[in-house]
Amino acid sequence: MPSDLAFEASEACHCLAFRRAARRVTQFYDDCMAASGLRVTQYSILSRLKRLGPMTINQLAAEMELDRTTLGRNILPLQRAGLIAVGKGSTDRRSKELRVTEAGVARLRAANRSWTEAQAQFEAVFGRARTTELRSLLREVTTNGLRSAPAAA
Amino acid sequence: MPSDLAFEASEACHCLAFRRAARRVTQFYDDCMAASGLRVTQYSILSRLKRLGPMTINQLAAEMELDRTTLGRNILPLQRAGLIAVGKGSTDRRSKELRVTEAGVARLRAANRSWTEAQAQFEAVFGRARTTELRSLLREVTTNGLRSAPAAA
DNA sequence: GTATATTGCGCGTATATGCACCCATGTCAA
DNA sequence: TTGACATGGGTGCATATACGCGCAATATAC
Repeated sequence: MPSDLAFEASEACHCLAFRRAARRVTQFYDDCMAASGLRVTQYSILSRLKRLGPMTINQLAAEMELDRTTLGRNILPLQRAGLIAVGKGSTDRRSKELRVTEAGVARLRAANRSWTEAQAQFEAVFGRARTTELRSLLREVTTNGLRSAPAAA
Repeated sequence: MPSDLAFEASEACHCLAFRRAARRVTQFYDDCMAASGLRVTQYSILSRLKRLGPMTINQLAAEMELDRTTLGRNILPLQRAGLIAVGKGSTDRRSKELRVTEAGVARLRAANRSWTEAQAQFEAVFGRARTTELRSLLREVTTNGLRSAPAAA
């Protein structure tokens, strides 16, 4: 069918579909959270660090399934803003211990409201059932293999 | 249920789920396409420009649902590599016409093989049915409103 | 036909992302 | 002990992403 061909030609790439969706959703969440002074990415870092307690960059990066160096750079704005404190590791002198400051906790409390609203609005627009289904699929994508082919012919 | 609470606490954010999935899938595609010398993002630009024919930055950006300035910067590596040529617009002297060069076409031909393989592998791992379902949901996410709240209380 | 509004793009800034490489520290074996 | 290796982290580089600002060219109003 020609319509399928048109789809093939212009929208086939699954990766692009993911990236486009991520862009859109990120913009939506960031818009909703703008007043709180935290982007959704920063909120996620702060939130998780608060929940899991002080830990090193490597640990947090693994936890978030993020590249170590990416996280290292993402914490800089938070550190500058005084929301995260970086101290020396207790046992290993190389490591740095990340900790949410009191200001960080306060900011998190404020941002939490915006985030909850964004999250709720997303579910309202998208529907509870579909959201659940979507999350299930997204989870599988990040869980399932997807190893790159070993230089096939 | 406690397990749901744990999920709530650590993985609730839909936006994060999107971003994580996009990261993973991008890495997979980029790995698969590394030999071709094109990232999946660049491939998408080149591919679409080739298919739609020469056009301005604004047009292509709208087509790709990408910010104008983002696309403007994304084409720089392609331009440096001689895969895209930037000429003056015929009617409007402000506009710039983007065009895929012969080298670009050649590169695209090579990259197409890697991309097809990555795409096929994704579908193999994820399953045809689930892939279709996933794409349907992703499409809705980018299509459906998701307007940011007008500064609610 | 000029004043005004619109539009096409670039640039500065800031963040997000990840690879390759480097240094300092820690560990463990010979 | 010392030398090989492992590990925590930073830096340089390159790209991806988008907002605000400004400039030049076009279109529109009067």
